[in-house]
Formats: sequence, structure tokens, C-alpha cells
Amino acid sequence: MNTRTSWADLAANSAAENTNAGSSVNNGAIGTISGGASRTKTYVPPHLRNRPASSDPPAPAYSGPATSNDRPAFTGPRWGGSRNDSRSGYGSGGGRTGGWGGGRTGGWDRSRDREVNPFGDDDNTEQAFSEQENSGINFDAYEDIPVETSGDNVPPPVNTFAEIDLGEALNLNIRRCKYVKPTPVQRHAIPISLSGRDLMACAQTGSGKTAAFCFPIINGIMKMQAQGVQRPFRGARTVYPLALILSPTRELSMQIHEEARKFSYQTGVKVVVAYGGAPLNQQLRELERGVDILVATPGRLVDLLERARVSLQMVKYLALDEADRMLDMGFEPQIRKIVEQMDMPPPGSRQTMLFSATFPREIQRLASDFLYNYVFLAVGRVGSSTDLIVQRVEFVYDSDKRSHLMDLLHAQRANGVQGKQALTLVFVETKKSADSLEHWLCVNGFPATSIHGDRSQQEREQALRSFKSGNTPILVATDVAARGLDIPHVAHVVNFDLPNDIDDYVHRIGRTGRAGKSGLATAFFNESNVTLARALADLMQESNQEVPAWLSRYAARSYGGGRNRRSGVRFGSRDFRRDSSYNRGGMDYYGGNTGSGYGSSGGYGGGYGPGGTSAWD
DNA sequence: AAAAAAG
Repeated sequence: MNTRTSWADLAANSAAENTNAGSSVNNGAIGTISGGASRTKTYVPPHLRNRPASSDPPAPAYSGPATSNDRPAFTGPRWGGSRNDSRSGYGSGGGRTGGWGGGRTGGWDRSRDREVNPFGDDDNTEQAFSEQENSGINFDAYEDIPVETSGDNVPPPVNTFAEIDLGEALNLNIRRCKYVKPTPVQRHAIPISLSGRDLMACAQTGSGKTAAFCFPIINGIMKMQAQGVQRPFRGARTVYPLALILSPTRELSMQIHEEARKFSYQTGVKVVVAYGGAPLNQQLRELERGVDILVATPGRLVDLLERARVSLQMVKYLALDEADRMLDMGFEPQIRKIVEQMDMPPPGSRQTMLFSATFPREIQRLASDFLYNYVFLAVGRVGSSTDLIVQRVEFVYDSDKRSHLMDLLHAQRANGVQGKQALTLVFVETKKSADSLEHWLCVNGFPATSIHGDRSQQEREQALRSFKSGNTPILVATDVAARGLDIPHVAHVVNFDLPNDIDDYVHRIGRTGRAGKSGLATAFFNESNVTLARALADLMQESNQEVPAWLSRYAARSYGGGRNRRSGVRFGSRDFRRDSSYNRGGMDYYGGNTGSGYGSSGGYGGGYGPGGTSAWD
């Protein structure tokens, strides 16, 4: 599909494609979602299985309403109304006055206890581009996606949501989200989770992972509530979530929270988010109104745990998104503290799900500490980091990078769609260079904003909104924006500075080409990136990209240093338990390979783009 | 060496 055209054409085409309204919608399967299937097996919540009596939570003294059904919901805008990016275009000086928390105008109706409809048009920024996009769905391609599973008695995949008994309320939300058919990772992961098994899942960026772990969690909590689960009482100020979802960045936690709220609408399951950089008091108030699913970043959660405002004692579901990042050197101690050193039930007494697009084997080894008899699942490329993204590498000296970027942007603007610059995400190495590049772009007439860890949380969120809305169609970012963020319509990802780790590259370019759309990724390569040459060349080759001869020469010259050398795996990752080097004294009971190898390789799922939010992440 | 995550 990659006939050679100029990058400018590619960017323009990709932008055009992303704003065109497609028409072929498949709504056949919707009608077949069954309200309540005829499954009569009594449900045993995970915490009641294999559980020594001694570890039961203390008898609850609290006998009030056990579920969070009847809580008022917040109807106001998040932190005051929408604002324009104050830095957009330098001088446009968007006047935002309020700071945090000032804008809690909506209030909530205590008497009615009405839940805000998350499907409403609360969030205008998201709607700016996409009225009625619906790209064609290439369901046949699903069959070609390579899948690897390993572990004991792996539950078989399903083909439709109708085959799984998720419950009426959840089915309704799935329909509201316009999800017609489960994505490949959902087809496999949901039955595994519903069967009560722990899971380590490796699936490409934008493949529907959030729903894959949210659906079973929501379903499980609904069942617990139907059985009248009761929580301990340790003073009114301590809350007991039943599920915990951790992610490595604040914005990703926000995004997961928004998704989870949609999935749990009118299910009686309450989702709350907690992250740093935002006023603690507001989050505490939300928590006090009750929480079933807590979405959090590690730092803020540790804070809440140490203040005893949150107890993990009742956690029955633990999900780590971007799990490999969560367990890398910077995060691991914090994660271990949360998972192993507070009051969370141990593996086997809770259900644990780890998801990521990349899963290096040493990280798998660390992660296995959190898991009990788990299933490993790797779902092959689903139209990301592969054929759907055209990857280009250009040799550019540091001193030429700016003017080169300028050339790209100029040509892109010339080919702009509807007079609008296509959304371009520019990754740089440092926070400082993000600031200076943003400034330089603005000075040179390109409306840009930036996101990185030295900006205030308001600025970060504002930048993201402004970018999504097309107000500032260029976003300069550090790796804070590399993972998980679902930004529709990103036409072009520029690796102004390449990362040192090929996995980071994979995550970065995964910000484009989402939900079955095409995308373009351009990387500036020079001598300071030689350690990446081999991995980059291999990755590009694997995804049928044109590898420049000069890059191949760099690749051949480098001695394939360990970490960055992809070991010729067909796709994604491989269960480290199956590597021959992993053998702890005959503990071989994991060895059984029940792999449902769909054998074939290549091919991608067309995917569907339900208005606004994709089913894919 | 840098980025992220608490204030």
C-alpha cells in the first residue's frame, strides 16, 4: 500500500481520510446482543474463591447501602468552562481567569441523585472534527491477526459481545459506544477475565485494551453488588474501592476514567479518578461520595493510602495499563508498595490484569510477582505500528532539525485540509527543548503548544484540549504523551528526537493511525541515534516499510546490543515462561502450550471509528 | 541522560 509519494502528500491524504465521512456501517450485530443470557451458574466472586478464612476482611459494622447506586453525580464542567490555550499563537492571550476548582458551577442535585450522561455532548472538544465518521470495518482481516496464548486451560475466544453475558446495562452502553463487534484483544481477553483468570496481555496500540479490562471489571462489580457486597467501616473518611486501575500518566488516567464512566453508565458502578497536580480536596470529595473503580496515577494513590483515605483491602480487580512502563526502573518501587506493601489482597485473592503494547521479558518476570496462574495473551498487529502507519526515517543533523521540521509543516499546510493544518505531534527528548521548540514554532507562524512534566497540570490539560480541537494543530511533547493517549485525527507524528528505546518509538508512532485510520510517522535520525538503528530497521522491515539503505548500513554496523535487539519474534511479545532459559527447578506446570495460533501473519484489522471515541483503546 | 509520578 505504500506506493512512494511525497511525505507531504501522505500527510495530506491521511488528514483528508481522517475527516472524510465514511458510510459503510455494520449494525447487523447490534441487534443480537442478548439482554440476559441463560447462564444460570451461580457467580462466586474472586475474593470468595480459594480464600483462607483468616484473611477475610473484618466483619462490617456498616450496614447502610452497600452499593454506590444512589449517589449524586457531578454535573458541572470539570474545572470551569472551556478555555482557549493562552499560549496559542503567542499574543492571542486567551483570557482564562480562574485557577483550580473555582469553576464548580454545575453543582449536583442532592435530591435527585441523577447520574450525568457521559454520552451527552459535554465534551465539545472531541466533537470538533468528527460528526459522523465511520470507516468501513474489515472483519475478515480479524481472522488473519496472529494470536498467541499460553497458560493452563485458556478459555476460548468469543466472536461477538452477544456470546458473553455482560449484563443488560453494560450491553446497552456498548451499543451506545457504537461498538459492534469485539476487537481481537477483546475477543480473547474478556472471556479470560470473566472466567476469573489473571491475565498478561500484549496488544498493539489502539487495539481496544481499555474496554478489554473495563468490561469484566464492571460486570464483576455489578454481580458483587447484586449479592450485596458490604464494605468495612474504618471511619467515614476511608473508602474501599473494589477495583483499581493504575496508569503511568495523569492524562492517561483521565482518559481511562472518561471511558470507564461511559461503560458504567447506569450500572450502579461508580468510577473515580485521582492524580497529582490537581487539587486534592476535590478528589477527596469525589471519593467520599463513593467509589467502586478507582483510576489513579501511582504518586497520588500512595498519598491517599498514607493518609488512610483509601484502603485497598476490598480490591478484587487490579489492572495496570501500560504495564511495562509501570514496572520500569522509575516506577517499580512505587508500584510494589501499592500492590505488595499496603493492604491489597494477594495474588489469587484478587484478579490481576496487565496490559501493554510492549512487554519486554525482564518486565514480564517482574510482573509475574503480581499474578496467579495467569494466561499470557499476545495479539498481533492490529493496524498500528504496521501497514496503517507509513514510517519514514530521514537523516537530519541536530542543527538542521528545526528548518527541516519547518519544511515538513509548510508543505503540510500547503496541502492542508479545509484550510486547517493537519494535527501534528512532535516528540522531543527534553522538557526544555519542548518549550524552546514550541516557542520557535509560534514565532515562526505555526500555532503550537506543548505538553511535558514541567508544565502545570492545567497547562497540560489545556494543551491537550487545544490540540485535539485543532486550535493549535501542532503539539510538542515529551514522552509524557507517548503512551496510551487516544487523540483522534493525528495525521503526523514527528520524532524530532528519537527515543533510545525502540518500545518508546512503537508507543509514540501509535498516536497516529488509530482506529483503522492511516497515519504518517517521520523520524529525524543522526549519529546520536546509532544505538537504535538496528531495532528501528528491523521494526520497519517487519511492518513492510521502506528501510533506507543508509539506515541498513548503520544497523549492520551496530553490534545488536541486547535490549534493543528484537529477537525475530513474529509479533509483539512472547510469554517469557516459554523461553528455555526460564526454568526454576522443574517448575514446569506452566509449560503447556494451548496456543490457539492463528498461524498466519500480516494483515491488519480495518477497525471501526465510532463517532469520537474509538473502540480501539 | 531523560521522562514520569506527591507537594
